[in-house]
Amino acid sequence: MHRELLLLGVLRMGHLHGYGINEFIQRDMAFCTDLKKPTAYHLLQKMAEAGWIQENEVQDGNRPPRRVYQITPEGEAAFQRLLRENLANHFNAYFDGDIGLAFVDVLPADEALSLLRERQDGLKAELTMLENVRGHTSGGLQFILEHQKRYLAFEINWLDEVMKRLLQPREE
Amino acid sequence: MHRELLLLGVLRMGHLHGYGINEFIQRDMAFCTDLKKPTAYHLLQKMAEAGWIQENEVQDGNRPPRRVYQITPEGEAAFQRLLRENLANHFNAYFDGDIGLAFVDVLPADEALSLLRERQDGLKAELTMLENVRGHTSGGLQFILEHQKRYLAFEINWLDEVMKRLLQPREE
DNA sequence: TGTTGACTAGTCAAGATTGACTACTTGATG
DNA sequence: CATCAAGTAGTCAATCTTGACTAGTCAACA
Repeated sequence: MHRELLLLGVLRMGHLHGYGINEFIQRDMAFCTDLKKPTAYHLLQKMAEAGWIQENEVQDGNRPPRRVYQITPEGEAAFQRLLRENLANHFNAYFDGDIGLAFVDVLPADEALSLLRERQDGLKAELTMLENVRGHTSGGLQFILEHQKRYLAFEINWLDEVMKRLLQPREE
Repeated sequence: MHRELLLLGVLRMGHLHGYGINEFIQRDMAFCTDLKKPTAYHLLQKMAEAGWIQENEVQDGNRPPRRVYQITPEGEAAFQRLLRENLANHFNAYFDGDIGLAFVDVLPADEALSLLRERQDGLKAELTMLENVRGHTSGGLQFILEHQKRYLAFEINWLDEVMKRLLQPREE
């Protein structure tokens, strides 16, 4: 239900129509989700059916009409419930990069090393980008940016360790 | 294509029929994927259609017949390509727990703190479990276990930081 | 020998997700 | 004014993913 929580949370902040919600998510919350537009529309519709949000058509000048959404009391209750549940629980993280690592022995050590260095360079570039992000230091979003930066540093560091071990002769 | 890489890699190790492949993934690779049985069957079928693997029915005594899979040369080539691609690239990690964090301001600080402490306790329990895992120190799987343990420690540490900041009065 | 519980092997319908697409508006430029 | 790019708003078919289910085997025990 993380995606529902996200959408309800964004709606609560006042971004009210599908397009605007998506804009916000893509621009300001890209660090914590990869929710895409059609998925968002799908979930909004589902939540409307569930009574968590109310849907209104709004005509704005000559523009195509927008569906504007508003949280209902039931939606707010659901938001609070989901938020508490999310904060209290931890969620397994799976790292797609680990799958390759599981079979790294298949390649000659020197090739593996150069591929992993390439991965590490990508991570470093990403980190540099995040460090140059300014703005939206508002509340919780700041936490997420900080979390991502620390995570990237962690991964860069971990790869150093992996490469060191690949260099050492197999010992038991 | 991470899941394909995973399946090809497992097949290469000699786990040849659907059920056995799933057993292995659930038992020994639970730390790096949440691939489920029906998904695995689906992907095996797709890869068979693509010519990456060959499918044979095998009758074993009175047992229901098994579909036994074997990598083809094209499959091996695909494996090598996917492996190199996976090792050289980095993949954005999204943390579901961050979504709650984004809205943590909604709750009173003391409640947020106690919820996050609950989350942290869960992480600590998980870490303790991993630390007691013995066996299958074979090659790459060892890396993954180690990565997970370090990641959990990282998260536990990060939550300490978050809780400290929630306690401090908002400063600018 | 009948029954029970665990193991083996896989299927299926339902739901989630997304790449690619449509269609309209607005503003700027030549 | 015609055209072109960018912005706005959303849809759809195809694909991916999985919870729940079927159906057989085997071993052990009463």
